Amino acid sequence: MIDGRVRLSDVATAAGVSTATVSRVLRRPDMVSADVRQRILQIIEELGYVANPAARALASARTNVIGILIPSLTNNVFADVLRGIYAVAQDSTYDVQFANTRYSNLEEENLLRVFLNQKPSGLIVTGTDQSVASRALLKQANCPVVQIMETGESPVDMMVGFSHVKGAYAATSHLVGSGYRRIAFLGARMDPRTQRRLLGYTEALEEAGLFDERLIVTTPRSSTVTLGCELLGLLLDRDLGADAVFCNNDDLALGVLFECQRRRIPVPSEMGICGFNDLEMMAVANPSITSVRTFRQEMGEKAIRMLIDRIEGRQVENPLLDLGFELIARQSSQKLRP
Amino acid sequence: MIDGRVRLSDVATAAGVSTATVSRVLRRPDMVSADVRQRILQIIEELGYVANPAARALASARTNVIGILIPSLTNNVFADVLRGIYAVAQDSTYDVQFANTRYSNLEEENLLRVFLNQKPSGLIVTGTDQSVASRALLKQANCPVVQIMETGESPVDMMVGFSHVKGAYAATSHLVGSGYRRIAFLGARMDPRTQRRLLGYTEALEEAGLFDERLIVTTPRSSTVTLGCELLGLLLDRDLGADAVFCNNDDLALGVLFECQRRRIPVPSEMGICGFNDLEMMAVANPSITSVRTFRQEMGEKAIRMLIDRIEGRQVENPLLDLGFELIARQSSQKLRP
DNA sequence: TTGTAGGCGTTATCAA
DNA sequence: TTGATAACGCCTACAA
Repeated sequence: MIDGRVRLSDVATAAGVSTATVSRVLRRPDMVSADVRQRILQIIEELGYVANPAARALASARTNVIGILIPSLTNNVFADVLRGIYAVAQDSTYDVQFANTRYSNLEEENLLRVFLNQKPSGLIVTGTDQSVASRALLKQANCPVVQIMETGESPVDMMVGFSHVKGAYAATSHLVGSGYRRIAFLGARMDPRTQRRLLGYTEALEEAGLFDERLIVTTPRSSTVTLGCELLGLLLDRDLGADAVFCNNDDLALGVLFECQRRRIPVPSEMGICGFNDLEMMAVANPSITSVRTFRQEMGEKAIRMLIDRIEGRQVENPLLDLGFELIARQSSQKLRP
Repeated sequence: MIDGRVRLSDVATAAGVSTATVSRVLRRPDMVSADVRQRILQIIEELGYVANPAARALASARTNVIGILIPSLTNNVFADVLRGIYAVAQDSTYDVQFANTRYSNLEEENLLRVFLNQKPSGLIVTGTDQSVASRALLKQANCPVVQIMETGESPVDMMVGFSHVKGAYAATSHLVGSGYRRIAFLGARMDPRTQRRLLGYTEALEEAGLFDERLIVTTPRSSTVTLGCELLGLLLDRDLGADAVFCNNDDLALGVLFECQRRRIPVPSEMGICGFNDLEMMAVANPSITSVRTFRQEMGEKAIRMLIDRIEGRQVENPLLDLGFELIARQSSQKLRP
């Protein structure tokens, strides 16, 4: 024991066994007789022994780290996913470690190299639009990988998400079905998933013969409630007779609602609103706001569960999981009296 | 070189020098002659050598990890702090690693042990209410420590935050000054900082001779917009003639606004509202919502800057930093016509 | 300025 | 079931 740090060998000495036995108690308890195991566990407790992860990693040539690559920390959506991941990880033996790609494929690639160098037990990455090099790195990584947030063809390994195209299509179709005719699209930070939502919107309106590209208002800025107000302003300035907006996400939708109130535009009669993700506040806004519910926390939970199952050699029932979505129709899209 | 992994010794061999020299090039470049250094760097590049962090940590008995302990991942407030931390860390040589104490002193203690075992370069912990054992661990830790979120006496080491008591006092006094007389307190998840806000509220009202403890509505549940609606309902059920609410945070405040609208209670004339933190959406709500602005991202930035300065042996100008707050008066608290 | 060599704490292979 | 004893890859006195 050096400067308060208890080592494996200290435990061994105290227990009168070899370090190998103590190590086994920790890693393959079944290989140690019950009484010895008992005694050692007790001593570990008493001494407050905690394994040195560096030594462990060096000796075993692997870590119990599960690396997570997400594009943003501040986005509500990823916060929820992380919550799901953490909820599961906290009761496991794995350490979750995450890094922020800031929506950059290049940063993702670099971070991937850093992670891979630690020989992680598993990896979770966001989306399906990795760079060619990143995909190659992921394929080579001799650990399981889960791509989250989307569904799609040619997965690197496993996948859990939903179709943004279909979600947006459903939302837009709902607005059409509610009687709106001049349906705009408001989009912030046009990442791949936002692009796909725009695609779903476009498909739905073209099918309905209502598409007008001038009704699309986007910005590279990241989405906020304030931005929702501004984008609605831009849309109205175009004077195209918009009577509904499908928003990229709920922050924008809330901003649109506030701005409509400020401009005394009645919602939903003169302006329909639909968001995306169904954040908690959508249900209690006044009027309540229609949105496409997504299962973000569940996505995180599933992703890490799949990973752990695979790491531990269990069969993963469905390695390409589509969690779907659910359109939650509320007051903000009821043009016609119910 | 084993299975594609390039080791330090491979670089040394290729360069015709000892491993010590290569190691020096990486850690103390100034100790190596320019030409040798040049050559080694080139070879490192060619071979794609990346140091094994586990081996490095084991040999040097320290890591470049900065550990962060926060009580919640989902809370907006901490998300902002993390953003600040990340913004600085990303351009440094330090790896940020964080863990979630879930508002439990016991979990904090355990996580602290885990972190300390990795011999981190520095530590950031939340608040000033650590358990006795945790404080002892932090004192012993031979790395710098920053406590964030609050100011207070008897810091473990460094500190950056603000006074929740004063913030709440200012908010409540503002409501008093605006002409409200029956000012309620709505509080969710009564963590230490929330408790202190309640204290500030109480002080302000007692000074004004307006304190009535029946106007305090709290819940252990964590705060959401929906909860704001519910708590207002509970308050109104008590039928105490409340004419304003000071909310624990902005989520609650927004919920209160929505609920007032739903019940056709005019804000601010019949009901004043003040939140805490000044989230972005407060400014664009309709009516806009008064709040106490706090400097969350800045807090994260300062905290990690202080840490890095100390780690690298630089002088920290002000190790006990009070970032203050700012009362942002908006429409929701203007009882009297301006 | 460079090299030698011991050690960091754990795991894992072989024997016993 | 348990124990010796090499690795694991890098760092860092100490020496040259």
